[in-house]
Amino acid sequence: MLSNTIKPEDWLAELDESGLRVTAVQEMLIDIFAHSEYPLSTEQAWHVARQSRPKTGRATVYRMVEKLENLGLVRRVHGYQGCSRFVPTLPELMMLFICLDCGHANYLDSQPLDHLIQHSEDTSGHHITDSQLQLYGICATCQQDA
Amino acid sequence: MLSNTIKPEDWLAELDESGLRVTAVQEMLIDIFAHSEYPLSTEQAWHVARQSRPKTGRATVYRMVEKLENLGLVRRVHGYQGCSRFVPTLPELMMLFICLDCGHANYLDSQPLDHLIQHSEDTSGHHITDSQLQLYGICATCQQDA
DNA sequence: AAGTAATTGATACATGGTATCAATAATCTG
DNA sequence: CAGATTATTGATACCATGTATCAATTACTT
Repeated sequence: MLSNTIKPEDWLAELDESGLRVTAVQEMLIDIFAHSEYPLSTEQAWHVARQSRPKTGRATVYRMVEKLENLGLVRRVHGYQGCSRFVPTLPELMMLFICLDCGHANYLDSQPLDHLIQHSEDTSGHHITDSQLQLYGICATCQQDA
Repeated sequence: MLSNTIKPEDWLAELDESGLRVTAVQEMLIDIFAHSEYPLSTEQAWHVARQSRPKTGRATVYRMVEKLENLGLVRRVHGYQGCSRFVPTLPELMMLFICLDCGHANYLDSQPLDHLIQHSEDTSGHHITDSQLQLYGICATCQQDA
């Protein structure tokens, strides 16, 4: 599980409030994403799902990941082995660090980003409604192992 | 052409220095990207290319865009109509703003980002080697038109 | 100008993701 | 709780984007 993520129970509550049905497949997929140490592609999530539930359909998983993304419960990881992997979202922490060595994804405190956005709005005149920041490098652990 | 980009001549020089041959197709493609107001997908670039040079092959354009990306001459735009559009790169200015209304892409001064990265390195212990920040919203012009 | 090596274009192919639709499972209604 | 209703599921076929192959072409070298 990622260092600090929301709990599967909370995800289910979110899903429930969104008017969508909460099914066994959904619970399973939420669990899969919530407990993964690494960003997962939809294809990977499908393979994991089939281990415990072999008849799970591919399209179902694709649909579910899309829903989770639209609800903001998972977030797409850009620029790490393509752009088709996802990590659970933390509502408040928006800066994602990805270790290019071990692949772990890690949220960092986003307060500096908030300041940056504020500053950019002030100096550019643009109205900024959304942002997407990713940092890449070598995590503290991998630096020690090297 | 994007508000402030490097000139096609400079791109050709870069290509030349990289040991790659500089061909007519390359010149054409560099020109297409350098003069586009909007992020272009490879497919779009191919269509544009065929207008002035109908027998241009699809694979050629894909290969060339990949080279340009590897050389850092174009940069992938994430999260705006997928992740398969490109804009010319400015070496010093790394923060990209995209207007969700008119689609214009615009580089902003990246100095605040440099500070943010420095701060994140200091507090997290990770060694940050690369970053990718995009801001989305409504540009100053579109705000006036609304 | 001839030889060598990279680039090109056409085609076929692979991959990732989507549309369709009958079957199933979940909710609603009485 | 039984039946009606609606959303979800899984299988299949499909499409789009991008890649591998390879003969033909183009650009450099000498």
